[in-house]
Formats: sequence, structure tokens, C-alpha cells
Amino acid sequence: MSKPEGVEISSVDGMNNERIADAFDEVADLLEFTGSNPFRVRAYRNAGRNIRGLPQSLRDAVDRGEDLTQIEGIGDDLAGKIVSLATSGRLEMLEELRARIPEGVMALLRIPGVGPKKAALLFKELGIRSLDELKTACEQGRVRELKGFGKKTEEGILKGIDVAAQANQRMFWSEADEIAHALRLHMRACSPMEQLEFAGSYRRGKETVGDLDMLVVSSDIAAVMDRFAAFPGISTVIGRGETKMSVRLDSGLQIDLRVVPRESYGAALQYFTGSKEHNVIVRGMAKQAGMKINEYGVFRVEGERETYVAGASEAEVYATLGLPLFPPEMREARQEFDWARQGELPRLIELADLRGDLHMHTTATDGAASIEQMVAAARQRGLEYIAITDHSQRVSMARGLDATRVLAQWTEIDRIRRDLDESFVLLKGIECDILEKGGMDLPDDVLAQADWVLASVHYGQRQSRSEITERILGALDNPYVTAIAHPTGRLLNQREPYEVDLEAVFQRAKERGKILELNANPHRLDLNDLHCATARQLGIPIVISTDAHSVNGLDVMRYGILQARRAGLTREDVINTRPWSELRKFLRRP
DNA sequence: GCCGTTTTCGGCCCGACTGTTTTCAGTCG
Repeated sequence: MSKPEGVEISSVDGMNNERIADAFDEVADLLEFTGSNPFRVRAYRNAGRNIRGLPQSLRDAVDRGEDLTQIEGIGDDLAGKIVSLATSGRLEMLEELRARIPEGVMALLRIPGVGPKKAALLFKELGIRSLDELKTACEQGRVRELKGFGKKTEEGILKGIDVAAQANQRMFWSEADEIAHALRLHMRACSPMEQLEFAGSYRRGKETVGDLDMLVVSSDIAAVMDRFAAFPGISTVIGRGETKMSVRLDSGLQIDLRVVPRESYGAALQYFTGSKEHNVIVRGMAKQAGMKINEYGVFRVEGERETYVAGASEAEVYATLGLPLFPPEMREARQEFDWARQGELPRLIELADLRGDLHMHTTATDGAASIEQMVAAARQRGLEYIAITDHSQRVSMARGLDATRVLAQWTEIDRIRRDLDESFVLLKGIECDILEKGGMDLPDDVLAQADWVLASVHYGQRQSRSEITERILGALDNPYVTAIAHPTGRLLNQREPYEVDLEAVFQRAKERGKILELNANPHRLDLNDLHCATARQLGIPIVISTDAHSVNGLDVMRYGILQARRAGLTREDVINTRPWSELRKFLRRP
């Protein structure tokens, strides 16, 4: 259970914005469980979200004695809590909450149909502290005796415990995309259907998707629901009402269907695309303007009377508030409303803007295709240049290249270049490891001969914060390194990021004029959207790369583009939208 | 707990569905 150091959130050294935001999120979860005022809970969540989006370090701001209440969503109270976290690494309130609520109890909230109220009752009345204990209580029929519970609730909980056990695993966007595609085809057999679109976090392009939301316009609701119920892989129908139906697939993925009238389609699409936080602001604005927005439309409110104003398209819903049609990826209540106010909505990057791919492997190390095959595949995809960046020798499992082999590969690249016409550029690159004790895996005089040098960490990922940060800062100091690949090392649902101090990395990258990678592999997506947004605010260029290990690996670029769009990146922020001739001048090589 | 061209208190987005209730609370998105 709670370790002796459990009360200490982190060493002061490790208190960056991310950890402060984590502390506030945890407070919000725990407060919600205690049945605290929901708006108070929201205040902590808002603060956490805003802190994650800040480009500057809160720790530095505290050191300089800056007024933290200038930050959106931070008042006197939370400012004090930030100071406490930044200077001592502790938050008394959080420690008290943790002491009051056992860790396992929070897992109860992951059961579908169990929220803070029911979970609190289970804990208080039956002393349940974990999913296992709850399972036993259900089997003994003790849960149905509680006030507000019954036989059906007990059965539902028993079923839901398995869901909860795996519920922290959100599906990769790329997997959700495949299911959405299959479902769209399946629904096509339904004749009276006018429109079908997927909303929710899937439409916003989030890196992982918790469930799918499907929106349909049709005059025959029953036919749509019947067809939906026949989708292969459905394990249970969770509910079916007059306009709404929910199912769960064998894989655990929940899919919600809403059928709406034509005049409400845009309002419903806007509503179900979210995010929740974005919609809270939109609805607040409507209210101030004497209107009301729900999933059926925009209504002018005059006393008791409500008149439909708009709702058929998303654009007209936003237009009633003088707002632009925000791309779905932007709807996270971060900066989009400020941008709209200033009339400066960034024109988000698109896949077609990319001209090159600067991270890929070949059969020389752990790739599946030859250099020529990668060149042909890249040209087929409309690219103008690529860099071959195989592993360096330290990555022995991938048969990483030593100095002799990499120089031989570059000689071969010279040979292949001679056969290429001028419309395509093949670059000599390397993904050079940053060694555990610091320093690069290949000598400078070798790196100096490359067109493009990626530096990355593959070993010693569990080093302390200061060790791993120093390694990466050292790589940024190397004059031949052009970019840091997958800078945090995280693998979604699988591996936490390194303990690296990204604020320090951003600072050094800016000073040295280096580039940071957004790795487009759907399991990596590293840097994440918030990191990329911060890089943009600091003026650090981003390179979006596939890290392809095969010809088909080049196709993951679109996942990277979605992530970049969520970060608000434009083509100007991304270095490989430029032609190589221009990019080359940008690189500061000695 | 935050916030203010309805300002320092009283708001804070809105509706569908379910289960356990007899008119509604809890959960979800």
C-alpha cells in the first residue's frame, strides 16, 4: 500500500509543471470522491490543464517571485499551493486526502455505472477498498442491500469489474480508426441514413481513444439501431433508448450511437466532438449572449420562449457566437478562444505540407527494406527527400552501425544519388545513440560527414532525472547533432517517459538552434501535443518523422500530423515542410 | 476554487438514460 515516502510527492528538484499539474489532478480525483463541490473539483482540473500548457517553468516563476494569479484559472489559493509544491515538493491537502482514502478505492470509479457517490457508499458502508473486495461483496449479495443499490446494480457492477481491471488501457487512435472505418462500411447497408460521422476524442485526433461516438441523421431510428446491433464483435448492448444506444465490443471498446434530426446535425456534432472543457466555454458564451446551446441546436432565450436559431452545421453553430469553425483537433480549451478573439487562428499543418521524412531504417540494421526500396516508396508517396538514419553501434540488438559500416553506407548512398534525378534528394543520416555515461556513440569526425544527425536514448532509460537530462543536454551541445529523436522515450500504454527535465531540454535546444522530433509512430507520438505546443511558443522547430522500419512504416505520418494539429502547429513550425535546399541552410553546421 | 461590460457574491453547460424510485439521484458524455 502506501510506502513510507508515499506522502512526499517528489523531490523539489523534480517539481516541474507536469508534476504540479499531476498533483492538482490527483486532488481533483480525490475531492470528487469525497463528494466535494463539483465546481471546486473543476477548478483543480482546470488549473492542472492550464499549467500543462504553460511555456514557462512555474518553478522559475516562483523563484523570481512572479504573480501566479496572472495565470488563467489560478487564484490566491492555488497560487499558494503552487508555491508549496515548487519549494517543498509537498502539498499538505493532498497528503491529508491520500491518508483518508485508500489507493484501491479510486479504482472503483473505473467501473461503468459507478461514480463518486456509489464508490463512497461502498467504501463507507461495506469498507470496500479494492476491486477484489467489491467482487466478493457482490457475490455474497451484500451490495444489493445498500440504499440506492439493487439486484441489477449489483449484477452490473460484477460485470463491470473486469472492464475496470483493463479500463486504464485506452485504444490507440490508429486502432480506433480501423474500427470506425469498419463500422462506417457496416452501417452503409442502412438505407434511410442521411449522415454518419464519428465525434468524440477520435474526431479530435487524440493519441488514444476511450470510446467511439457515432452520430447519425435518419428518419428511421429503429432501423439504424437494429443495424448497429448487428455489428460483428458486440458483446453487450449497454442501453437502448429513443435516440441513444450504447454497446460494448468484445475488445472492451464502448461505442455510443446518437440519432438526431437533420436540423440538429451540426449542433450534435459540435456537442459530441467536445472536448467537454471546450463546450463548457462555448455554452457559457451562449448564455451570456442570451442564447442556449444543446445537442439540438442554438436557441434564443426570451423568458420562457426558446426559438431555434441554428444547428444544421457546425459552422453556423459557432457563427452565432461570432466564432470561427475550429478544427476538431483544436477544441481542448487551451488557446483556441484567445486565437479566435485576436482573429489569429493558426492554419494547421496538413499531410500534404510535408516534403520529406528524416528518420527511417533499412536492412543495414533493423529495417525490412533496402535503401533503394525506401527511396522508391518515399517517391511514390510524393516526398522530395529522405534521410536514411540507421542505428549506431550501441544498439547491438539491431546490429547498429560502427564508424566503418556507416561510412560504407554513406558511400553507397553517394552511388545511389548519382542515379537519382534532381527532383529527389537522398540524405546521409544516422540515429546516433547518446551513451549511458554521456557523449555520442560515434566520433565527431564521422558525424561531421553526415547531412542529418539524430541523437537518441535507447539504453539507461531508467536513470535519474539529472543523469538522463545531462545526457540529452550534452547531445544538444554537440555541434553535429541536428535533432533529438523521440525525446521522452514514452510508449503509449506501455512505457513511461524518461525522467528527463524537458524544460531544460527546451531551453538548451533553443539556445543551440536544435530541432526536436515528433515521432509519428502511433505507439510513440513523442513529443506529445502539449510538448509540441510549448516548443511552438518557444520558437523551437519540430521535425515530424515516421521512424519507418519498412516501406509501409512510411504511412504512419498521418498520425504525427494529427498530433501536430492538436498542438496547433502550422507548416511554418515544422521543419520538414521546407524543401531540402532551404532546410539545409537553416541547419547550423560548423 | 475561480471569476467579474449582469463585479466581491452567486453563479459556474446541458440532456439522455438507468435503476430504484413513486418524483428523482446518479452516472455519463
